[in-house]
Amino acid sequence: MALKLRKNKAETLPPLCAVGECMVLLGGAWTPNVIWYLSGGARRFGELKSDMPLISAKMLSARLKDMEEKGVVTRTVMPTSPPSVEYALTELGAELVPALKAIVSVGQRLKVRRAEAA
Amino acid sequence: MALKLRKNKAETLPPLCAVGECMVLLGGAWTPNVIWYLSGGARRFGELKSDMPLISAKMLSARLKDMEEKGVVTRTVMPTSPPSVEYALTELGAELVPALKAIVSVGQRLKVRRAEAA
DNA sequence: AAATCTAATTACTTTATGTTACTAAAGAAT
DNA sequence: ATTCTTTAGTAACATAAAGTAATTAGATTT
Repeated sequence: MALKLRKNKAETLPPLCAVGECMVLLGGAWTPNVIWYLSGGARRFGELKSDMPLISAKMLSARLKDMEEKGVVTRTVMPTSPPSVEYALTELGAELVPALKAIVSVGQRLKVRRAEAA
Repeated sequence: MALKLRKNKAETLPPLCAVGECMVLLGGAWTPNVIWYLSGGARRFGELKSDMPLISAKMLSARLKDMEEKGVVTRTVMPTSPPSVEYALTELGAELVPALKAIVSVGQRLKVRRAEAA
């Protein structure tokens, strides 16, 4: 067998790829946006809906339910009428915010870059 | 019309939500992983495939094509036989790495946390 | 000549996401 | 008393993305 000049494992990278660990919580359509808007404090269903005009009620509902199951957000029904429901980040959810901030800051640079290119 | 005690816009958050700008490039199944493995230097199709044992050839191929179209990676056919194809991050692709690092570091903390909980 | 290697592609299935319309319950308006 | 409005959804349906398995093609190797 000939010598392989090229490494066949990415040994210079951190031992385990933990991307997946985080992407499970961050993945799924609209999830980053929901976390983003909740990072400013608790918000109600309808408020989140108007923060993201393009999301459908179904998707927002599905995403919030997922996130609740994963322990990223809490859901609190307020005793108003009609009843309103408040969502907030859990401690776990809050841990995702720094990663999201990094994503946003790259996003902003990309935006600037595109504006300059035009 | 009654006074609204609750802000109906998330005004305390940064003016524009740039998450989407970045998620377009980072979104899609396996994309973060591909960027991660390319962040250590150029790699061939088969190498990426074995870096990510669970990805199918079809998905890897599709994702790399997407990423090439979006200007995140370059594709170079090497004049070997059988021909091998080398992929590398572009400058734009490299800009995504810091965000990814933030994601990985959160991922690692989540992993540790789970290990402690068990 | 048959098997192997690399980098795919094709056909098909399953899961995820998106659209539109509708519901339930309470209070306010007519 | 009946209709309208608001909040937080759900149900039925349509499309897009992702996953599986088998196949391709050219150049070695056996």
